[in-house]
Amino acid sequence: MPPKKRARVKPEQGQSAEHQDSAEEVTKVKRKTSNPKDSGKKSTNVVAQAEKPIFCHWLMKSEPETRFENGIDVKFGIEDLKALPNQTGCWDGVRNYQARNFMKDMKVGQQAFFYHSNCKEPGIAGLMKIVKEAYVDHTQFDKKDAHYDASSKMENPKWFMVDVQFERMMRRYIPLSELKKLHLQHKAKGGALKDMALFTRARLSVQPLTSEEFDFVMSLEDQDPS
DNA sequence: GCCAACGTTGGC
DNA sequence: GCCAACGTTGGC
Repeated sequence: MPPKKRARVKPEQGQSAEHQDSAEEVTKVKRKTSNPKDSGKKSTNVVAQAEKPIFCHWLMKSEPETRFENGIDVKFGIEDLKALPNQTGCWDGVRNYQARNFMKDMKVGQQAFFYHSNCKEPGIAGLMKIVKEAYVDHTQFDKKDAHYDASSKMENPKWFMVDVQFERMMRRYIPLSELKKLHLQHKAKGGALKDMALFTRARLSVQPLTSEEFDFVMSLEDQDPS
């Protein structure tokens, strides 16, 4: 029952467009108040509404090699997605609020990298696209599921998932080691990958990419590994 | 609301 | 298998 980890995907669940707009515990808008000792009067305090950046590209991690969690194999690599009917599955099992919130931001048609984690050679394996926006992740209520969450109630579900469809393999596998090298170079001298979430938010299983990051990674496909 | 203890992620 | 980084929990 520990809140958990990374995603596992299963064949698409029913089509009921669950629109549960959950009470949001996490996202709060940041307001900046002016000097607290300004006794009361100027409520000049305007709001530096740090607008939430709109992301259009994503990276989603899953494990392509067998590993048991609560007695259940959580293996799910890109080949497993490809093998599903319509090459489509739901990205269930995400049990982290930030990752969940990013999934809630996803829109139909957006692209995501399928990232292989916790395996021999971690890296980006292919591309998929979002085919259904966030809806309730039913596995949170399933005691037999690896990601069962006893603390989540049907009336107010905590966890959500999206449906993704396999698009294509990368023309070559882009290993983490190569991305990391580039990230370090870019950090030192500037470049598209200097703030890439894969390194700055290492443990986040669903993460956004800026267009620059996405395009840069895509450009690596046709280059020789550096 | 702070923060120490604990648990997980995931590369190595 | 180790363990650093960091998110979550729970006592106060």
